[in-house]
Amino acid sequence: MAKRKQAVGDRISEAEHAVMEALWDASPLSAADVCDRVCAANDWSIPTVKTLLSRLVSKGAVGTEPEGRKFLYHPLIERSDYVGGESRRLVDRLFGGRAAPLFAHLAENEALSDDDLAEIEALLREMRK
Amino acid sequence: MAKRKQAVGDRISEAEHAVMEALWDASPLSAADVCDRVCAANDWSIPTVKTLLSRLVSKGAVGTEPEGRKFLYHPLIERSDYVGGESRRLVDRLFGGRAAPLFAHLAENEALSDDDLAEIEALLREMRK
DNA sequence: CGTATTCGATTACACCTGTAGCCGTTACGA
DNA sequence: TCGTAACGGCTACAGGTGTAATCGAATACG
Repeated sequence: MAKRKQAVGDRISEAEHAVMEALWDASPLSAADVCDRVCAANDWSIPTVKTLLSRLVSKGAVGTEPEGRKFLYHPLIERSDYVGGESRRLVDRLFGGRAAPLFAHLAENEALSDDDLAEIEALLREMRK
Repeated sequence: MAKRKQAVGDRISEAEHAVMEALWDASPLSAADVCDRVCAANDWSIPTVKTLLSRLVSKGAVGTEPEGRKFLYHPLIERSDYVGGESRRLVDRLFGGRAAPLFAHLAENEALSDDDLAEIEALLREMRK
């Protein structure tokens, strides 16, 4: 059985996503740890991070464990699930669910590096088999 | 710190995007025309569409021309610009700006049809030249 | 033992978004 | 000509989001 996915309507916002990234990168972390990792980049203060963490907890995206008297936070959803969901949403909304036009767009705008191209070719060859 | 004035470059929300799609599909259109094209699908009423159109106008994404007593609305931004911008935002946010991981994700989740694969291969061949 | 500190929890608040109602003007049909 | 339907413009309002201050309990330090 697949693990519980996010409920519809409990979308993770962009600011919350930055916090998730920190937790995916390393977990469990305390609120202060998370702040160390994201506050500077986003110009946030600690209360902001705490709010975002609370919201993520109430959305079921992050879980807590007590460590002494504080909490440690850890992700409850997989990054790949989130990323996959967001990607599919974009492809559905902008490209009628087809990935090829997205690819074409990235290609047209030179958003594809040589490395990207090589990697994609490798993936294609892989899938071919 | 004062709030910034709305200018070209404000983000288009999801609901607004649906309206933009109608205008990209055919323009100029009256508010009623737009409603004909999007109200049923989104379960909106005409006032909703009018609000969305106004917001798009104030965001500089849609322009108006008087047609008799009404207005006709037409897009001021190109669909490809919007789509490209959104795509790049996603790739930046989720994949560190690299398209290959996005591609890998779509591939892993079987979000790529055979047609997609064939098309992407063709594009790659094209770019190789 | 009492006080400063440290957390999480609660509260705040303005802006954005989705969704829609009401109002004043006006063109058109009776 | 007069009422009325149609339109655009303004208003509304709840829920989400970004951003943060404050409160109260637990703790560590002196």
